[in-house]
Amino acid sequence: MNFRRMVPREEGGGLDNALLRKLELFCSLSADDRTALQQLLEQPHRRVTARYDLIREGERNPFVYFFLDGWAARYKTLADGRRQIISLFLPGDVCDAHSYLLREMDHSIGAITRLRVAAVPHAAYEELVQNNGRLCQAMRWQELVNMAVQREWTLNVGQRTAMERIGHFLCETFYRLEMMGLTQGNSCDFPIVQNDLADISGLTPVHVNRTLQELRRSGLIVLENRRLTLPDRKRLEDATMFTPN
Amino acid sequence: MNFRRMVPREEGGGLDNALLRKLELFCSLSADDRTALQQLLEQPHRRVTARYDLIREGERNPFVYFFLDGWAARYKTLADGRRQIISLFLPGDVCDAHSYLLREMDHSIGAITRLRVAAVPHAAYEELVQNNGRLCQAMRWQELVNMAVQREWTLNVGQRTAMERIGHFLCETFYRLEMMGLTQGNSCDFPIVQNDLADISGLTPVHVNRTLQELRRSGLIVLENRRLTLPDRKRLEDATMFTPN
DNA sequence: CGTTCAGTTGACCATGATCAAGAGTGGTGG
DNA sequence: CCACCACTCTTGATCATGGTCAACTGAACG
Repeated sequence: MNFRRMVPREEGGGLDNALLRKLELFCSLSADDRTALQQLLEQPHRRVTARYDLIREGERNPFVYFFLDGWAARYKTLADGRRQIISLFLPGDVCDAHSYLLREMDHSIGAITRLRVAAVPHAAYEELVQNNGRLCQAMRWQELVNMAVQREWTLNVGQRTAMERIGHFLCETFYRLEMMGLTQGNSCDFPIVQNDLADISGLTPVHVNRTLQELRRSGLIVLENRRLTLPDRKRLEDATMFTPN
Repeated sequence: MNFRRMVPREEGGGLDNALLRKLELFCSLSADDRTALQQLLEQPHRRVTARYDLIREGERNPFVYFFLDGWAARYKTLADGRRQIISLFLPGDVCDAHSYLLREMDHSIGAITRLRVAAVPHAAYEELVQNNGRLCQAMRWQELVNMAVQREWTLNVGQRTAMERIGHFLCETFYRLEMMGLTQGNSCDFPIVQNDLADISGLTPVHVNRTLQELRRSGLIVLENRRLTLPDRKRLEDATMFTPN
């Protein structure tokens, strides 16, 4: 169940539009912007199999990662094995563009599902944003959004009850997937297992299980076969004090 | 006890070197760099009295704030009044340099003590870093450090026990103060009350009180009259799994 | 088939929450 | 100058949310 170390495999090809879709929510990009970004993403892609790490705490990170496909988690562990998932990466996300300034990673990133990422060398990334103010702003904007989500998570584990935490997380994730066009009506693929949910919410797997059952009993969620449905989104959002931001 | 709204008061003058001291930990700055930064900080300073807000959730933020003197907290509240302190600002800290890209604040910043900040318009800040690569990198670096601290806090409230949470926070804060030259030997000023500690750690004030007593009984801390002493820092760091990063 | 992993259930326990009250301190206004 | 108020810290009694331990089911997979 733990994340395992793996040897990287390199591949070529592939193309991404989830990211473009997201950035366009912030400002409209020119055809040039789009081409520049797509060229950047034509770096050899890296694939990581589910449950293996993309990068580990203590390593140096020479890349900016663009998540093209699959789900990943940024997590930290304590010496005795307690693990906290700090944030989630969905298709279209980008991770710490400036991490080259730090000596080493203070956390790990593990694949939750099969993962496809574009590993862009920092120099190439810097060159792109240097020469393109709008793209630079768009990237900054999405970093700010990430930071806001991070703050929300701190609030989540710090103040909310078990039901609120899990419910809020489900709302947030559904919302993010929706922005990326990865939902179908009021349902979406949801590859996260109860053990992951425990590490996300700071609860034990057993209690996550009971809480999910309660959410199901109240008719707020349907979650089975790795598929999540929110039959009454408004009610769930109210119950968990969720607001998009 | 809550943070109150206040009308801003403007003042001039003043000069800061805690920030310079911090940035120099990352890279050495030229005399020009230092002058440029100091000029920037000669913006009219804003003073906020203890327990009032510097800025509130929902407002637009046209400034980059440089914290010159006093302690402040970034916090979020839930509809029913539960409050979580998300991060702490100490002298020498800078807050979200790019927040002008967001429509409105998703959180508030409140003064814990009497506060003195330089409110630098975003345009002036952008101009400085545009023309100064080294300073730009140094500022980015300290943003990354902030983000790492933020992640640590999420881990803190998510996984650690009451004693670990509070002890870890004390270690971290002492460490940060030390870097700014604000400690004297193994002690420092510590204006945070137990109520604040509760909002920081996600515990109730009552339980914070009992936990502090336990820390005192174990000889790990001395905390009285707004002054904190760590008689055996190594032991406290071990007990709370603290590592500087 | 046997193994592994995810989900589930039950019994019991502990950490931390809640409620309530009191002590000490400092500031303010009558 | 004194009375009062607000705030912080403290303590006790009781409660509840969520943790721990252990066992079992069913599906997936080689």
